[in-house]
Amino acid sequence: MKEVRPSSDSLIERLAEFRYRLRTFLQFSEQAAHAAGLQPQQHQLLLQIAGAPADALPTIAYAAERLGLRHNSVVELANRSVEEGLLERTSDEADARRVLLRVTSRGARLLQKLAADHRSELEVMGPALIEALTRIEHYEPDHAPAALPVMRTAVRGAR
Amino acid sequence: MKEVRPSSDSLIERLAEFRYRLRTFLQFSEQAAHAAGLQPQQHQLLLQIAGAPADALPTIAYAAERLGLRHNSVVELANRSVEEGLLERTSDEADARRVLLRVTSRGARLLQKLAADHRSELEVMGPALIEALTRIEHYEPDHAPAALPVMRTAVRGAR
DNA sequence: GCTAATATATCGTGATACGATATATCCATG
DNA sequence: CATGGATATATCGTATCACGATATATTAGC
Repeated sequence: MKEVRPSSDSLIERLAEFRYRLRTFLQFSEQAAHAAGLQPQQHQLLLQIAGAPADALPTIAYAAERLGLRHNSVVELANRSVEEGLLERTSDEADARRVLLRVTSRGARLLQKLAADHRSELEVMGPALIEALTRIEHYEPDHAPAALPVMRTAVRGAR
Repeated sequence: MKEVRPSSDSLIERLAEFRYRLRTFLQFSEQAAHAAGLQPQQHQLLLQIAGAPADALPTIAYAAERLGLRHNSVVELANRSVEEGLLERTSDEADARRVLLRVTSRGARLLQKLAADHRSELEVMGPALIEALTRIEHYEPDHAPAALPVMRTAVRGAR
């Protein structure tokens, strides 16, 4: 009579596995960016600018928030991207402090290709990612080696 | 008669949203590491060492593969971590070239706390992450803004 | 109009991952 | 059981890039 014993790996093991999967994806992404002739950060900047929802202004500050960077870092990143013809600066007419970023057609072409590649890659790795994540959420602090009567009730330690 | 039109945002928008969610999680993680007195990379190193499955040797090379870093980067990362009493080096008796890494009890304590924090955080952000990911997988290239003759055939550029 | 707040830009610095290279150990083959 | 090649880790100099601190420009509040 086999107990449920939801597999004997620890929470830390599961977290490690999840991070490994994440990193694998991120590395795919960086490599794809490089293959397209972009720095990974440039790719991300283009993505967030081109992928900004209609109700958001594609400003430096917006990109910074989306990329988790400080404003000045985005300024520099945008500089490099403009120099390489991936991005354009326009000043906002409504508020001249703002700089609106726009992806050039060259940038858009590269981005489009990268998007397709990412989509198909995520179709492949997505499930494993989700499973790793789900296994974290399903973790129950069970793991006393073998003998302990499985006397568990609820999800201790959930928030 | 409403068409299925699986919501009108573009693939790029969805990818942008997914990356934003990912980054949000990663930033939570970095911040949590810092709050525990660790560099995020150290946290990741400890996690992969402590979270190595039983059948894997926790060597420099193993950590490098799991972290997506080069060997030498891990050597340096391990150095710093050893200096701070988070990690120990042991040489493998079976193969003296190898260095086995072990998390100290101090490291383990910090890691344990971080693991709990990550778990509860993932319980919160996990669903949104999964949804963003699923929306990428569900994307159907529908989005010709009305007029353009959609003359696309296959998933050009897929792997 | 003047002060505070917001948005972007500039500049110097530091951390860290990397390539190239070196050293140590193991292994295969004769 | 010596030797060449492969594997594992270590060292060192370098470059990138995000950052803090600071500056400048524009807008907003009163």
